[in-house]
Amino acid sequence: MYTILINKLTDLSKKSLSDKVFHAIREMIETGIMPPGSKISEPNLAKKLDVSRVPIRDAILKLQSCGLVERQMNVGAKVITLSAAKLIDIYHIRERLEGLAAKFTAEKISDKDINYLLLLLENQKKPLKEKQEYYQEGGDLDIHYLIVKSCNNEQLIQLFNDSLYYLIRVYRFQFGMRGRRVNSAYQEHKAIVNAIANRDGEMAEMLMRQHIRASRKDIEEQLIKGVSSEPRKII
Amino acid sequence: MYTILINKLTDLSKKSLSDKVFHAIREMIETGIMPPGSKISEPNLAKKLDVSRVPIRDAILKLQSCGLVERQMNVGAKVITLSAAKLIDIYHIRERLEGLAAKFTAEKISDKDINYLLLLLENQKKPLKEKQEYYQEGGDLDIHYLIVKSCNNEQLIQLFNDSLYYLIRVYRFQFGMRGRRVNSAYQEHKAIVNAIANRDGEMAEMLMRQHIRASRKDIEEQLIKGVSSEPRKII
DNA sequence: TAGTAAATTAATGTATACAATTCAATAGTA
DNA sequence: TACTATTGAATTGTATACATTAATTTACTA
Repeated sequence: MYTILINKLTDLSKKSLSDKVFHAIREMIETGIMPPGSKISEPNLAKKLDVSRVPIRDAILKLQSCGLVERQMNVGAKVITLSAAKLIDIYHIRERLEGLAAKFTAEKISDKDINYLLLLLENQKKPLKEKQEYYQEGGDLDIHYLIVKSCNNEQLIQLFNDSLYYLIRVYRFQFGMRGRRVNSAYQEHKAIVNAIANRDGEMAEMLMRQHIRASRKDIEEQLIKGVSSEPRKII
Repeated sequence: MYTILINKLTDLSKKSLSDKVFHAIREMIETGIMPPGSKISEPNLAKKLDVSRVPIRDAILKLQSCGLVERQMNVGAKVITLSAAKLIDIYHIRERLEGLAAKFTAEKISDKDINYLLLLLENQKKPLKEKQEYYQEGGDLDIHYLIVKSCNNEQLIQLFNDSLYYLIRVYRFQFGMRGRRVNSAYQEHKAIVNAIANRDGEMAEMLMRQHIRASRKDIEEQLIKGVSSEPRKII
């Protein structure tokens, strides 16, 4: 069994209502059903999801710690607003943290997990060539997520999962950045995975940082051109 | 008014019970009154603090997102256990994130905040010479905290505050690392602040990374010698 | 006596009810 | 008319009560 995937299996266990509500809201935010800035009313949601306010509150608290909602004392919670500036800020953070993750992964990854990463890349080659599409699916299909998850630094994994990953997904979905840099992104991923396969930590970190920096600069260029400086509308 | 300090003043506003309970527990964990691994019983605490279970639960959820407690479904929460490995992991993360913060701060800091940083250093000089003590007090007296807080990258500030800062404080207190490297740490802080004052982002990042790396290596050395590989006992 | 199973206890998860605060709308006054 | 003050509705913060799960203890059997 790929150690990379073990978590996925183990947390199929029963989840609390709070957890289910959390993921329900999270997905509504990610897909734009709950648009940025919109208020999250506890009694409202409680009625809609047919649960009491308690699990709703628990979920909102967790969403806050994930950076997806903002809360104000005695006022309530609302979905965060997205902005190009915040996105750029996040990319700077990602450059450092995922660079570190790539380094650790390269230094400590098992043979089996190397094979899994190579396999994932191979599987992504076909849709890329045929449809010029290179959208990273969520969870374990996302190569960035996989590299972080296998870095063996529990603190870093937790930090990424709890404070960045879902936020990144929201931007990815709402800013609709698929389609750009598909070929170069794939090549860069390939180079990173190769460095990891060679267990070259320094190189993996450097390549990951380059990769994320290139993405950021691409976005910054788009912003200057005035393209998609606002999140795209979801119907 | 120093923009660095504005937050401190603004959040003198009323806090919710949940918030007060959060800080009460946080401090008990930090000081060792609630030792690592100990269970946090909701009804127990509710009685001791004379509030209902609801604010206790809220606080525990926040403590979890701060990385100070671990929760298990239908079982409850307990204080995290500390380990040298985790501490080293955190230092790797800090090296990257605080390096980034130093860079941003250098690039964007105001003249007034530069003066405040210089003043802080000056004030720390006396106790250092007289008592050979260089313990960073909490909050705005901590130079690392200040540099992060003034970096102008809201995402980074939030990440640091919500997911790292309190955890760092726990280790700092419980591992009792004061006294070591006092002179070199002070000199390194001085160099970092100078780079910031010169608005040299690259240099500030490099120096901050060097500084944190040096701390980590010092700890690793101590660990090899078998010194303080376990958290010190608090009576 | 050792080991397993049932039952009891106590904790967490969830629901409901009340209190305090915010926001908006309305009324009153300059 | 414009501005302030007051009142009311609705939401969040907190408390209490119930349901469900986990852990421990006790009892029973091999």
